[in-house]
Amino acid sequence: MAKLTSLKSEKRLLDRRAADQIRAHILEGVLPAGERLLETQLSEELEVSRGTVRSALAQLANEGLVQQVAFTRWEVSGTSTVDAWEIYTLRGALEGLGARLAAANVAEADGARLRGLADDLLHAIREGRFQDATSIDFDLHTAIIELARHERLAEQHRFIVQQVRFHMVQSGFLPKDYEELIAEHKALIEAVIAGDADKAEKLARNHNEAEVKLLAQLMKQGGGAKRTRVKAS
Amino acid sequence: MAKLTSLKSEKRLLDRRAADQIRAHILEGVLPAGERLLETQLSEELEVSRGTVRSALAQLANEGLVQQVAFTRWEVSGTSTVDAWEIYTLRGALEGLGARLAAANVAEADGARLRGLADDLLHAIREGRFQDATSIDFDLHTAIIELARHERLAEQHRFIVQQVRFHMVQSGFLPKDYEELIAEHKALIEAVIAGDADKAEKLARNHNEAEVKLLAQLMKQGGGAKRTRVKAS
DNA sequence: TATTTGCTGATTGCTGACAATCAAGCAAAA
DNA sequence: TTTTGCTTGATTGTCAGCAATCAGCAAATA
Repeated sequence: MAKLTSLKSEKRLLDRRAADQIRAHILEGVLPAGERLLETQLSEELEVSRGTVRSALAQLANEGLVQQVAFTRWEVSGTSTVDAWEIYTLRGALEGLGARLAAANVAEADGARLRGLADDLLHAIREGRFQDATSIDFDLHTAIIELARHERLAEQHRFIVQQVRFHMVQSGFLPKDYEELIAEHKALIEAVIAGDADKAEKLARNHNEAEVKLLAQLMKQGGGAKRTRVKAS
Repeated sequence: MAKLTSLKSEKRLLDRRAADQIRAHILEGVLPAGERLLETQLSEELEVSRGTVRSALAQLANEGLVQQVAFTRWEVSGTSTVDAWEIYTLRGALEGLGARLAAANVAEADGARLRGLADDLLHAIREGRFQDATSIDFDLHTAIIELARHERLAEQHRFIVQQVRFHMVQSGFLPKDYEELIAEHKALIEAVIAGDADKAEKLARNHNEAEVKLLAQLMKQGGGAKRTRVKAS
């Protein structure tokens, strides 16, 4: 039997697809922080009912991209310095665990794949395709997480990576030292491939350390709690 | 003016309150794993419309307590050995980070509070009130997480603690060595109070290590992937 | 002028009804 | 005996409309 592609992707529920569209707009920066979202307007643009839009917005609220003021309004969330610090520290903990487990699971083929991605990253940077580089960077980290074979960790990681993207879009944040970035990735990958769990974990955690320290300093200075996300319950 | 208590608590949206009720039933074990949930039945029992129930179920699906088979059914999730392993490893990583940050933030009053909780735990165990002991155990860990002053970490932690409870209810899992438990808590608390971040992190992570190792062994033996949670997207 | 009060338009919260989809059972064909 | 196609009853997915609530403004009051 020829290999058929599942139709489930077509059949995704309407509210999920609505959420996808709105999410894409937010992560591309089309909808800036604080932008108000009207249920009726969205339902007209997406050609679905208000209830469906509502369900989509609830999902995005769970992802932290949107916040709800009961009976009053929906708006695109903003990320303060404090938020960024939270995101990067959490990322360190999650990727630390991921790298540790990945090192215990790694097989031949995995190593090739990781090294391939690192190569892609190198070329993208050398050729000045920084957009691509960022994307490959995320792919690389996600590939390591996949090796951990830990569904919940993978889900949390998707979540936190999305938050990182969100923050980068809003703040215009970009890595400052690409050479350092390459070297750190290289070291991390080799530690994973070598099966050195302790080293892999340590490298994964240190990977964000520079940003975390910078952000911690900014927090002390500016108190930067401008737009904190409120809990939606 | 006399001090009035906010009405906001009363004003929680209906779907949230519906979710609370269903969640409570699940976490008390009234609804066992695999139990089918009918939207119409729930809407009659809770005296709200089906749409509201739907929204509540969607929230619970996000929390992993319930899973959805599109166009077909909702059911209470089950937790396999693999799930338990995931939960405890994630918990270790999160509480490790929490303990580290808590040690950096701790103040006088906090130390007293922590020691008080540890005392309560001790008494509960000595007096055989194991139900209470479990509850205090969670409170203690949560108190440490709060000291980290990290909103996202706190939210993830709430989430993972709920998963732990969920798993305990379904598997009848209980701590085996209460003396050890007390000693570990004592050491962790004192490390936090002393501001020793490295030690606090290490102790927090080791706190689950026995369970993790046991579960990892069970995984190898039984392959126990009976009822894994499927991704709801 | 400053403050309070009541009104109004706009927006979200919730509901009941209709449409789409599915699992299960049965009968006919192979 | 197995497969296929159909029917049916039940259940979920989506929609449009009514109810509850809010922010803002204008009138009233001091």
